[in-house]
Amino acid sequence: MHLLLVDGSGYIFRAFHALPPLNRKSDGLPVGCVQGFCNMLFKLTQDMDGDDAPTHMAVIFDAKGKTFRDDIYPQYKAQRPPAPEELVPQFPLTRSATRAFSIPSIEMEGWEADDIMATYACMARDAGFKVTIASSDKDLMQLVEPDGSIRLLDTIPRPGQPPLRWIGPDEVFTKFGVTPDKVIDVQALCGDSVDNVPGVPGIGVKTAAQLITEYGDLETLLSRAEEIKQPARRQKLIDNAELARVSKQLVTLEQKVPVEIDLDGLTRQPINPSALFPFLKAMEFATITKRLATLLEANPDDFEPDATLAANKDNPVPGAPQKSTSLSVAKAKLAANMVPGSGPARHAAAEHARIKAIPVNYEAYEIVTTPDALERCIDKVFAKGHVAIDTETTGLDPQQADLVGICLSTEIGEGCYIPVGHRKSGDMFEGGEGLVEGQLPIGFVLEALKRVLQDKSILKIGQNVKYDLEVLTRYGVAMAPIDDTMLISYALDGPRYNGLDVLAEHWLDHKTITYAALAGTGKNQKTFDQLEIAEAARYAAEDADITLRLWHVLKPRLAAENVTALYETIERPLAPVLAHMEARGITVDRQILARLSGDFAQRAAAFEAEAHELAGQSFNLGSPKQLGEILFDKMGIEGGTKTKTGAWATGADVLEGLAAKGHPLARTIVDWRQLTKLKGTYTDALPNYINPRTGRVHTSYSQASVLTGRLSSNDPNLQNIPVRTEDGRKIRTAFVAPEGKTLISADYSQIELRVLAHIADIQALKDAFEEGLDIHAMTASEMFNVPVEGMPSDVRRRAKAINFGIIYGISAFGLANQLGIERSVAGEYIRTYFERFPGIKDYMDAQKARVKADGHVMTIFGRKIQFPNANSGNPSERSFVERASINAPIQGSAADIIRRAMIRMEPELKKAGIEADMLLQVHDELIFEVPEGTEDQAIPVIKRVMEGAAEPAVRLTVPIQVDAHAAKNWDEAH
DNA sequence: ACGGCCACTTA
DNA sequence: GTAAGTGGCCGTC
Repeated sequence: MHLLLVDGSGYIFRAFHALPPLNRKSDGLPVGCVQGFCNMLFKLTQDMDGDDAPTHMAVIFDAKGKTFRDDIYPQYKAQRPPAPEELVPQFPLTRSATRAFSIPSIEMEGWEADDIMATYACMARDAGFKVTIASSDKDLMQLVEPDGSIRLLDTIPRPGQPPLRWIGPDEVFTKFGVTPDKVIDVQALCGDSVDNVPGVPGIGVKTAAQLITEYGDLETLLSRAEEIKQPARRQKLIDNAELARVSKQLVTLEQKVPVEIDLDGLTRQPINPSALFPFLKAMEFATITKRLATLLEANPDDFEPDATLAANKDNPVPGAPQKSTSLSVAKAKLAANMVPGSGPARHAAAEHARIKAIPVNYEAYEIVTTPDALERCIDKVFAKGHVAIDTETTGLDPQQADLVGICLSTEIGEGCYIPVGHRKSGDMFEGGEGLVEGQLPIGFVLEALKRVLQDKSILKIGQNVKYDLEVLTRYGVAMAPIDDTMLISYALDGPRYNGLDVLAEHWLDHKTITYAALAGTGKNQKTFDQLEIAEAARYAAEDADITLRLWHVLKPRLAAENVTALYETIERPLAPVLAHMEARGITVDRQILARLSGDFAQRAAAFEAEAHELAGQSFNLGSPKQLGEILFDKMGIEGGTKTKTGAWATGADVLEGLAAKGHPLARTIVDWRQLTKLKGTYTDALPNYINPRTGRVHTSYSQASVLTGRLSSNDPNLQNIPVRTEDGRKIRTAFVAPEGKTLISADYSQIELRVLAHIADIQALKDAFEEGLDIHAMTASEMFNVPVEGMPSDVRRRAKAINFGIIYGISAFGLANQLGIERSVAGEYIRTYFERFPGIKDYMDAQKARVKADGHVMTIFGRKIQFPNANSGNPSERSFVERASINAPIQGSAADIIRRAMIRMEPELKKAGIEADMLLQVHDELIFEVPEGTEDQAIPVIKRVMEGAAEPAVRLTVPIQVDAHAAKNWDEAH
């Protein structure tokens, strides 16, 4: 793999200075620079062709506007004259040129091209790529690697020198007198007059290199400046230490820019003649058109000049009026806003202030009803490189709802709403007829939008993108790549703020239009297709606009708060995987459930009659209030307790106690409750979830609502299908493989205890797992001095409860409750456990201290779990946080592991040539559907992916074990 | 029609 | 003792 990064901005200025004759096309637009740029780009790709040709490529530009360096040092690059007038209109054209060559063109507001190149170079190097940066900017020399994995390529023609000059460690040494890793220290001292980096006055490259070589690095030098013999030099260093530090910050390239496109997105594409020639012809570049026509064996006459570019609409010539007043307000606010912290943190805070100051204007939103308007909308997206999108549908179920409209927002404050499915009122029964007039045909709109939505170089930003992915997939659109503001927020702040409305209120101080205000509530609530298009447009466009704003506010925080890796490697790639799983669904056998419902109903009725008999009166068994009154008031049973609201407690544990004391009614109620629960929640409810279109049940996974990083499942919840009791398991037999298929269930064995052993570094536990022992029996034997052979089941049961207790942040109170023993005895157990497994107590104390100090704890993959009330004045609340902070890294790390497994599963199965569909996730278990007879090929791959999911990010010090079984239904596979 | 509470289900 | 979601009852709006 070989990544070629081109310093686009460098190329533009070189083209400008190297090509004195001013080229203009027929309408007077200066294009000489664009031409030079095209020639250089083309020549570079030709020169690089060969054995070592780049497999990935991008051109990186400086975006306009401030960067974090302006906040650190306002004079940075301040002496630069503004760009020459004739160059300005050529800037956007060079971006178009890059795209015309089918090369990703990347620029990001707030970052210099050098920072973006540094980020990609490091990403690629870490992924085992070779990297070439086409630039002669000395600021990039800090990136050069001694092993040659990152090199610069200087392509400026210089008389008497070869056309291509590689810059490796030796060349860097020649230039700076130090190895590449010391370049920033040298630059910090000698400064840079071109960029206005101050450095230490009077110190040049030679002296700087000598000092850094002698002292090792800048900080050491500054701390030992007193030792320098030359008095003048010593004084200069002491006086200007701060200036040197600031200079170092200025020249240090940021390697964690939150880039929108991953390395995959930079894969080289063949040149597309239908993109290239319309551009070249619009620019009136005859020579290069001819050369490329020959090379590509294409006929340029087959293509028309690009109308937009030829008409010069989007590239106003200098002097054209500039819009935007709110921007200057925002800029003033930004200047006044001094933010502490690192570069990325300052940048994030500055972006927040800037975005928050831009008011929402509903009048600026546009309704798209003509092909021309749609084209303009799409052109804007291509010019921008990213777009916020929101789809509007007739309902909340992504497997059922119909598309009503799509909204795109490319600029903050703007939004194009494209209605496609609004219906006239009273038209519910007319099927495909009755659309409101004036809407573009849905097929036409989707075909046009596919160009944007399926373009690898255009980032689609949404709020809860999984929903849009599923809807669009049903309409034949495979949207990628994506960013999701909900998931970014989740990576940063956990599930605290989810919905768009909450995020908007919290970050932008903006209250969004509620759907209820638009459509009413209750059974008379209108569906989206029944809304007036104008009303719908305001709502939809606001959502897209707000999503874009939130993206600008939240995305920079990822780098500033060190959760980029978590978001990029876990959250972002998981969303499409979940979309696939939800779309597949699982087959549920109606007949089995119907039979069970009948059985449960009969038996429950018998229990009910028995209960009325025993109580001596008729009452509602489903009412805990009535039951409590009968048991404790009417029958006068002693020892009843009250819940915190003052009602009689009648939970299963209470009733079990009463039954043991000889009250048969209590047992009857327990049995009745269990049966009615199974019937009401499962056998009666599940058939209503069978989708008439697919004949399967499609749950919805929430990726962003669990504190610890687990998924949750709803509508229906397929993560709490019964398994414990015999009756409960019958429900699982209704989850079946269809004709010709088999289900596979693969589950992690004791994943949380293994994770605990790793995190807390408990040697005894690790050894036990290494040897494949029964972990609860081993615990029991350690604690109670009982041999594993012939151990009574009750002893093992107690140890098992203790092991779970440890994971849950044990308390004597809780353990006593669980085991039905005295608090003092439970306390003694815990003390013994801490003695036998040294390290556990340390782990617990460490988490408690961490959460109090930082307000969060962390999983082994860097997921932060926030506890805002860790220092609460309420003691019971504080104890709660302590227990949760002990549990969260364990539960969360296990959750991260299975998330990683899920992300890798589909590509790995595909690579192994196995046809297996991942259907469900139940925290430590994955359910697959495979063609009958392929179980034995699928299972080893599934196990390998799950067992190795932590690597290479984390090398676990315990073995991970996965058990997998195949069968025709879930009960037997489990 | 909505929301709190209690009960039950899972890992 | 950790983390979730759903359904029925019942009071309030």
